[in-house]
Amino acid sequence: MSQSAPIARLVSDWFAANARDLPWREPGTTAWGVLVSEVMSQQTPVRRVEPVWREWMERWPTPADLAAEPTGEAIRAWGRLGYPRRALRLHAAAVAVAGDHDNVVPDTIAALEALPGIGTYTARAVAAFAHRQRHPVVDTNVRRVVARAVAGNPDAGMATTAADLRATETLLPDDAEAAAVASAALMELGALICTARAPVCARCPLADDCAWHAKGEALPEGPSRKPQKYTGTDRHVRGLIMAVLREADDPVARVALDTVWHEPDRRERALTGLVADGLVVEGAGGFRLP
DNA sequence: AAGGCGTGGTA
DNA sequence: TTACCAAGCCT
Repeated sequence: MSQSAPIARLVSDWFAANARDLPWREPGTTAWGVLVSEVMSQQTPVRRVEPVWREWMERWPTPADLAAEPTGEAIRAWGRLGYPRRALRLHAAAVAVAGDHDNVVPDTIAALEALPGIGTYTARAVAAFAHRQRHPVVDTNVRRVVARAVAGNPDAGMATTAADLRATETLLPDDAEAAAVASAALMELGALICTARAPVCARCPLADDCAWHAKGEALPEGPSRKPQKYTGTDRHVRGLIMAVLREADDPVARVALDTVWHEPDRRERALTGLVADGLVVEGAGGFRLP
């Protein structure tokens, strides 16, 4: 492997021939559309995002359209994507863009990161993919690809660090447009080829330039991130409650929620948490979406 | 700064 | 079946 391997070019060429045709990659997608796709894709497989994203874009083509709705509509339209607080924050972001930015999605990292639910990754993704700026866009896929190809490690660390951003920035072409393409390509490579558990090095454009491949492709020993319990946790019960309220046209009485889980303490804790988070409100006839 | 936060698919 | 994983963010 060569020290100055043109990683960006190799991956970008591969991307040109192998990219999935995701709807938000189509020409003419607005910055708002890109932002929504990025938030929906946080911790959620892209396959499940597609239909929901299409519905949202048709229904709320600009931030102001969403901002004009009750937050509960965003939560309901979120469906089963998971982590519904993202819907809440996306609605809040829409309110902020409509109110503070003249309904135009900001194009600076600082302004983007100031929006609810927009962090290090999503801010740079929007700046790069929507505004075609040159920024390192580092998600779990990119971290894994860089960890393997450059550092020769089987996996990256648990969270994105400043060092990850610097390492990735180094790989990007100088040209902003080319850098944006390279970032999308690195993500796609991690999603389709350089996967966590079953990488397909035989079809990888970086195989000849990959430090990890050269060392024999030893798979990571433990989990890449902290294993999460789910069954019987508060999160589980919160999800059960939200599923009921999403389907309900009218407020739901407390007794009607008793059937979702057998332990009263956990039920109560879940419900209280949801109300505290603003995902549920208690009104006259019972509990409902805000 | 470690842990909380949904949901469904795959091996 | 259980365990891990999937375009993170917030506190």
